[in-house]
Amino acid sequence: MTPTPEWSATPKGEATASRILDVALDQFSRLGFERVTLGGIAQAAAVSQPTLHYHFQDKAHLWRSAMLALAAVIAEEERLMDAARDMPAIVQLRMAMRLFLQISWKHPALGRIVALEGMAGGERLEWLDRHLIGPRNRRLAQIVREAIAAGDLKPFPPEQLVITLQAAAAGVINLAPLLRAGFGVDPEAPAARAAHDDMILEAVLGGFLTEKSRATREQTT
Amino acid sequence: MTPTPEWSATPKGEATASRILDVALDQFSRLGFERVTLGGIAQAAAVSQPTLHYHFQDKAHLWRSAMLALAAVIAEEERLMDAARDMPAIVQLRMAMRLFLQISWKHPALGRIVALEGMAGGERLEWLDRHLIGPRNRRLAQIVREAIAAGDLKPFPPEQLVITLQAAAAGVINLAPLLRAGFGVDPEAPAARAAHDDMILEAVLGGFLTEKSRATREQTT
DNA sequence: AGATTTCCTGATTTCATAGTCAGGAACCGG
DNA sequence: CCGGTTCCTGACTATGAAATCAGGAAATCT
Repeated sequence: MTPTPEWSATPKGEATASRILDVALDQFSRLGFERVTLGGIAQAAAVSQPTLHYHFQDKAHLWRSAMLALAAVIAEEERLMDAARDMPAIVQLRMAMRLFLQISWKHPALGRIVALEGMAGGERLEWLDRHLIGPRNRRLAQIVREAIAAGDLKPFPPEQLVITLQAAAAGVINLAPLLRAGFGVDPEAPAARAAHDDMILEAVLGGFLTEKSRATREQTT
Repeated sequence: MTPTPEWSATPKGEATASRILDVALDQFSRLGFERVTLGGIAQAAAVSQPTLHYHFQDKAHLWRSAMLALAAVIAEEERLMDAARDMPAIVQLRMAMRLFLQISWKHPALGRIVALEGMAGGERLEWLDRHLIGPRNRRLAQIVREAIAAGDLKPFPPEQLVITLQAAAAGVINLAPLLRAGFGVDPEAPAARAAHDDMILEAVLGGFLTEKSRATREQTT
């Protein structure tokens, strides 16, 4: 009766479904929901368009299924952060930024999706907030609050601070096409990646540190 | 024969055309080209849908016309930057950031458009690079290069540095819906705006300054 | 091998939206 | 008051993309 759950749990056509999800995630994150056509995804995944409807009921389900692939990434991040729960807030924040950069390079779709839907608002943003980025952001804001209280971070509004850190860290990654078009630079080249990570941790995060914290920075590898 | 140029130059229906452009710019910048429907714009502008075709041939023309409204903003910015051409690069950069923040608050569409099309790539990004943001970005990169050479900025890749500064500065502004959904915070409230501007200039830009430059910062109002 | 389920497709329908067109109203200049 | 232009609209067409469905191939089981 019910041919397919949200994530196709059947062991057989799993390869096809996963291939579709990969393509879908990439396209949705670059172009946004409406710009993407099922025909386009089908073609890139080398299947027919109705196959998408077989594995995922409709476009909205496909979108959510693709997002759930990212949920696993977030969950893993959370696990690592949890392990560091007892360290000073500023150390946790630095670690969070390192993880954020790592994830952003490995799964650039996440940052793009957040940017896309975070600007547009609407129900997809609500969904993302509930299932993907909301808890993580609020946890980060809490860490920032503690780091400020400890005198390690300059006292700016924690929510804005968190979003600004993320926007700065993901900017160059998300806007890779712009860098290519405008500067002829490829930010995904290994050297550029390393320079970027340095820049974010050293200059951007560094800029938020208090003098006090700056002095004792060596603790935080 | 030719009823309408790119920007309707006729003095009569100018009010209507300008109303349409306002709505179009807002919607295009929030949702991106494909998500926007002419019917939606027409409704918001209180005209019929064919009216859009009367003033602007088709959707692509309307998009470009809407973007040209931003070109005036960029031109004015450029004029102000030109006036400061002989000041030290680091002072120019600080001024550029102030201007960027001002413009971003006043015309949030600009940052959103850049983010949207900068992630997607394609011909619209090419157009934007040529007509709107390319020259500005390259000029900024040049200023950064000079500021690094003068020992005022930490030596990170100028292109990435410029984009990161802008991404950080525009992040909270572009992602206002995300802040509302995730934190219940309104970044457009006057207090939040002031805090944000401080944060960008003090922490983010500050983080890129060398120790040397940091010491003599008072010159730069 | 035969039966059954899983997986996928071609053909078709439905629907939203971009774009067209003929005509009408409002606003002129004489 | 009247011809002409500018501005706008309702009704229509065309197109592209989402969704449906019957059917067939391929795998799996007995």
